[in-house]
Amino acid sequence: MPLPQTEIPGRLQTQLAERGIRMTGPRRAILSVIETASKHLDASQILRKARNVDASVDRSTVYRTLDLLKRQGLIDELDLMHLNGEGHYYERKLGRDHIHMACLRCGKITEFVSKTFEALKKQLERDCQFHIVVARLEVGGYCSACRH
Amino acid sequence: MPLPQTEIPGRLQTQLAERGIRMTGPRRAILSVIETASKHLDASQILRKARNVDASVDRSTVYRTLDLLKRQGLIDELDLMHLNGEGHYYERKLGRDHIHMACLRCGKITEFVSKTFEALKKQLERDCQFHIVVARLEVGGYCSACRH
DNA sequence: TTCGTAGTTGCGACTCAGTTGCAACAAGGA
DNA sequence: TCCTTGTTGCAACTGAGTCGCAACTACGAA
Ligand SMILES: [Mn+2]
Ligand SMILES: [Mn+2]
Ligand SMILES: [Zn+2]
Ligand SMILES: [Zn+2]
Repeated sequence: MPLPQTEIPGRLQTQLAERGIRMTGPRRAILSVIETASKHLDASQILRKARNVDASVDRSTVYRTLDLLKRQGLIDELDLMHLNGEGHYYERKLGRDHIHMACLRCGKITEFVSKTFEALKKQLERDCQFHIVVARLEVGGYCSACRH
Repeated sequence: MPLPQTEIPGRLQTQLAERGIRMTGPRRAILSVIETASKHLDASQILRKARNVDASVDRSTVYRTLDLLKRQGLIDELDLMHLNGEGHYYERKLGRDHIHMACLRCGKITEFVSKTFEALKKQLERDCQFHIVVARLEVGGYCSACRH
């Protein structure tokens, strides 16, 4: 259920370098925050943490870097059922996709990797002639501790 | 692929009445817009159309009614990959869930009903002890006309 | 039918997420 | 070292959604 978190820190920087994308101080700070995050972060949390590394980082730079990483397919954007405001959450995109379940009572986020989900994506690509770039399955409901 | 749109107009009103929820002019206007929509609408589109029925309808009433319908489980909220701004889209919730695919090039939205999706939800409920209230699978990629 | 109450409304002001134009700056190849 | 082009901070902006409030109204009780 928890993500396989066995990547070498600094990998995101490498992936951008391989694509000929410039590296800068603020960018490095933001990437390191995303890379070492232990949970899903929103833009303002990323800003706050990035400022601990490079105090000059601006809000707009965070959004511009998130856009870059989305375009490069290196991060995923999530709603997490908008349990807490209208913002979005971000996480490193690793090998296999996973499903997010958000408990509407306690707010707990559960992640789940499923073979059936992979099969479903294959079915979509085949039956709908659709080339999938990103697939987001987000579920709202009640976790085992909160179900009634 | 297209939604089964064979509901009697006025059904949403009936469903709210059954739950002892008050009916008003503005509310009726908004419900009729949602009920007769042929595509996914955002809040400002719903407002514009509702004003054709009842010119006094306010933006805040649209949001309050959308919240009501979400809480009652009568509509679903979608991102549609935020292809066009940061807003959300709404649609009537009918019997079976469906998947939304958004083409990142032409913007076309394709809907798809899948037995595998139903199986996946059952698997989640069983394996994660999670009681699902709402499940949203949104996919971004390239449709058959745009794939390269 | 009238009445009372609790739910609903429009309004306007507000918050918050995200964007943009711009001038200064700096990465990194030549 | 220089040049080009991409990146940055800043400040002002947009657009989505929220909220407090006073006026209003749906609808059940009397
Ligand atoms: Mn995750
Ligand atoms: Mn969203
Ligand atoms: Zn819970
Ligand atoms: Zn297309």
